[in-house]
Amino acid sequence: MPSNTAGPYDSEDTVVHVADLFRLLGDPTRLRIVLRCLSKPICVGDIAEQLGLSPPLVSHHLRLLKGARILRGQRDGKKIYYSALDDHIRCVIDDMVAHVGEPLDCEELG
Amino acid sequence: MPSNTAGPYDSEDTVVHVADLFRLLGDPTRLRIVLRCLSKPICVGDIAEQLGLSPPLVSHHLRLLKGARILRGQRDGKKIYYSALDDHIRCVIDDMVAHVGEPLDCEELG
DNA sequence: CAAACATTTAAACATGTGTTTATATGTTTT
DNA sequence: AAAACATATAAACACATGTTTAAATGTTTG
Repeated sequence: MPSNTAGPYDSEDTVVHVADLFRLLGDPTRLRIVLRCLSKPICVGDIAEQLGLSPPLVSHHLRLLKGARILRGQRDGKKIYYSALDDHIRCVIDDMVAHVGEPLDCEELG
Repeated sequence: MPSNTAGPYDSEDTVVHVADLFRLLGDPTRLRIVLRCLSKPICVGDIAEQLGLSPPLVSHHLRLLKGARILRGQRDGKKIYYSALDDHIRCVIDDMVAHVGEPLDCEELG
């Protein structure tokens, strides 16, 4: 337990860790990549093609997202399929979208 | 109207907007400031003192957070008390902390 | 084994942004 | 109205980071 008068989240390690996850979701390109991985596993080439990005750029972002335990990748042949590590990321994004309050038909994201 | 075959969150405006909110929570100092405002309204000077930051720096971050409608400020005398704009931010942060709090047993990463 | 495909790595480049410092605005009290 | 306090603004600086380009690694197929 922290010894200061801080709230529940103020452990220095936790704050830095949580901020790091938010920061990773805070880049539009990277967020788009994450969104593509939420509904179903998808390989690097398909992400690149669908988003109009170069494979190296997508791979670079995927590496960061995998390192932060936001996404996971499993190889199938020569392709590597990326998907959400767990459901928390989905909840976080859903809550944030709710905060934004912009019209969305979230049908595929259950 | 999006003209591509994108998923539910891929409206360009929404993605950029959501990413912007995540980016703001992605700085440790700024996240600490937000956390101080979640439990109860708190004024700039108190935040600065409790976190060991300069008032101008705190004010600068608060301005960004207020502009993004993450926090709101209401004046009482010469002090301005900042608090969360709504509960979505609380949910987002709670979910992310839950994500961090995972024991991380599942090391089966590609 | 070699060729073709999918992904990764590394370095260079450009840009964005958090922090500091100094100054200004606004509010209350005397 | 002036002084003291609380917060906000602006510019300069230092650092972090997203993107591009080129080369390398790993996997399957002929």
